[in-house]
Amino acid sequence: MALSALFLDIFRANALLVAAGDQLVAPLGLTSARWQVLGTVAMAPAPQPVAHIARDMGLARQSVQRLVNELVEAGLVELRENPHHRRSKLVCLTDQGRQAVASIHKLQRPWVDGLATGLDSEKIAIAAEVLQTLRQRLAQSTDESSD
Amino acid sequence: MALSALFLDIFRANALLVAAGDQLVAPLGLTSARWQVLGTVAMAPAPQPVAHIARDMGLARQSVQRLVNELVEAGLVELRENPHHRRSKLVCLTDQGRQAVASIHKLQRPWVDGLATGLDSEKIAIAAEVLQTLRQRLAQSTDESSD
DNA sequence: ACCGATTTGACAGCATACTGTCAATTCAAC
DNA sequence: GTTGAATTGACAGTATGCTGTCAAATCGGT
Repeated sequence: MALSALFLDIFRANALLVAAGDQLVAPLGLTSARWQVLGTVAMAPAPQPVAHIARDMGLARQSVQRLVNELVEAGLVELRENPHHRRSKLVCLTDQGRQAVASIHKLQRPWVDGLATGLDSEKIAIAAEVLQTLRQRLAQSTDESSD
Repeated sequence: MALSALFLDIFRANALLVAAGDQLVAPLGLTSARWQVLGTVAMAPAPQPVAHIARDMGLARQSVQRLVNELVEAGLVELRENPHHRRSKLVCLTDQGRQAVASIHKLQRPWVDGLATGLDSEKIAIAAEVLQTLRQRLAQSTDESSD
């Protein structure tokens, strides 16, 4: 079954991507996971609480919780009072966090460009389509067992 | 950049696949990772030492080492003397291990078939091709930093 | 045969993701 | 308004993967 082989490709690609991401942002004192959280915070149109970010990223709430706590400790994000919920603070970038995001962008672009050269954008689109279909079915079968 | 979006798809597909795999083999007292190791051992034409299995799977030697140790403890594999290397034992399936592999196969087929229905096999091939290209480039840039 | 480089497993430690549980808080139904 | 359900963060524990280091064993060049 060709699909089973694709699964192995996904496993390895995932591992290599995380490792490469770690290397890429290591000079900034970041890791792949924290980079992703920071990016999600930066992309959001408005500050969000932790649980909201987790749903955005498709991760468990507590995984993001720990990463955010660590980013707070590192001074890259800060928690502001949420007028709509006393316990659920809003995650915001600090000045230092904004600088980090900017630095990441400068590193990220040539890296992605290098990986993309020679890759047919149409094929990339097809790959993304296959993965998304897969994700939908897996999310169904996994059901609401997340968090 | 479409490729960046594909990365996120890979991350999520990977997480969902591992979660689904865990659920699939949980009735057998296995996990996704142990299942993969067991499968690699079962597929090998001849018994291999741990380090060889790790290279087969594209994982770090020590990751596989721990999983194999746990599988030994669970009675699914056993370590036999290696005539070519005194310390490096050969990993072999036990009878219980062979039964587990057979049970897994019965579970796996309908699961994969269900995921595959309606997915164009040509698109699957393209997705695999894209991921493999990606993997090659990532492996290059990551260089020999593994293990 | 010897000596250095490599491979291998053992041990220890870290980063990430998951789960389960709990109390505080908010939300919704009535 | 009150009460039960859902959300949220804190805390604790597990599984997987990585790295680094060490000693034993093998391999290779001389």
